[in-house]
Amino acid sequence: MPELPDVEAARLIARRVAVGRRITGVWCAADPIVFEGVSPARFRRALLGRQVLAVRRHGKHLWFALDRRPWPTFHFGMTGGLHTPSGPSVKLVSSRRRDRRDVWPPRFTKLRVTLDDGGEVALADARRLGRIRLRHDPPREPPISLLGFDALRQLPSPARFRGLLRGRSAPIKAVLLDQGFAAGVGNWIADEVLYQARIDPRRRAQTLSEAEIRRLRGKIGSVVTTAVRARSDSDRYPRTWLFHDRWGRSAVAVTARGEPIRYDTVGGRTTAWVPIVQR
DNA sequence: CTCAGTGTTCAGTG
DNA sequence: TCACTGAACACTGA
Repeated sequence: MPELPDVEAARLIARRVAVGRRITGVWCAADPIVFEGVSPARFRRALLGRQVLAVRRHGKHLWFALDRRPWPTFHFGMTGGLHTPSGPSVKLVSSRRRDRRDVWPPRFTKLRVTLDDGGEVALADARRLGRIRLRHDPPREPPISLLGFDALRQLPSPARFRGLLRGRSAPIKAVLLDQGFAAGVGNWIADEVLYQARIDPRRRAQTLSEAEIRRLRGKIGSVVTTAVRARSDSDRYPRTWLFHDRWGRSAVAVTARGEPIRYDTVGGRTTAWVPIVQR
C-alpha cells in the first residue's frame, strides 16, 4: 500500500476529516511495537481535546499539527493504511461485494480517532511494520529530519540532483530506495522510474551519464506527480507503465508493449526490469 | 507447509 | 567514520 502517493492520498483524507475539528475520542491498541516510545495512555492524553490545525507529510511519513505539542506522527510500513468509516484510503476494488475489508473498524486497527463532528479515522496495520510516534517538532527530529528531498514537492535542481548522485557507488536502484536520498520513493516507483528512464537498475549511481541523470530526475518527478494526481488509484495510471505488469513474478511477464520483464534482487529488493529497454 | 512481500533498521564488512 | 550489504523484524495471504 504505502509509497508516497498512497501517503499523500491518506493525507488528503485525513485533512478532509480532521482539519479544523477537535479530537473527542482516542482508542489505542495495546501494541508496543507499532506505538514506538510512547505508551497508549500518554499518546491518548496528547491528542484528546486537541484541535487539528493541519495534516502534513514528508516522504512516507504523515503527521498532524495540533494546537498543542507534541504531535502524532505516522508511518505505514508495508501494510498499514488510514481508513474512514466510508472506506479505506485506497479505492475499493470496483463492484466488490461487502466483505471483511469493509467492516468498521477495520481488522488490525491500531488507532481510532473521533472528531467533534462525529467524523472518525482509523490506522490499521496487519504486519506491524508501521510506527506511531509522538514528536515535538516532527520535521526537525528523527526519523523525519533524516529524510532526503520529498519526491513530490522538493525535486532538486538538475545541478543539485547530479551532486547528490556523485560519489555513490551503490546500484542506482538502491540509491533510489534510500529515504535519505529521495523521501517517498519505494520499490515499485523506483522500478517504474528506471524503466521509463531506460536505466539498468544494477548500474552504479556514479557511473550514470549526464543524459541518464537528467532522464532519471525527470522521471522521478513525472511518475510521482502522475500517481499522486491519480489519487494513488492504479487503474488510472497510464497503460504503458511497468506497474501493471510487474506483479506476480511470472517467467513470461511482458509489458504493455510486449517487452519481456526480468526479476532480480537489487538493493535487497525484488526488482522488475526490462533488459531490452534498460541497457 | 512454504514463500514472497508496496519498508526500515541494525550488525557486520571493507 | 562512512557507504554499503544482507539479515531481521512480524505477519498475512497466495
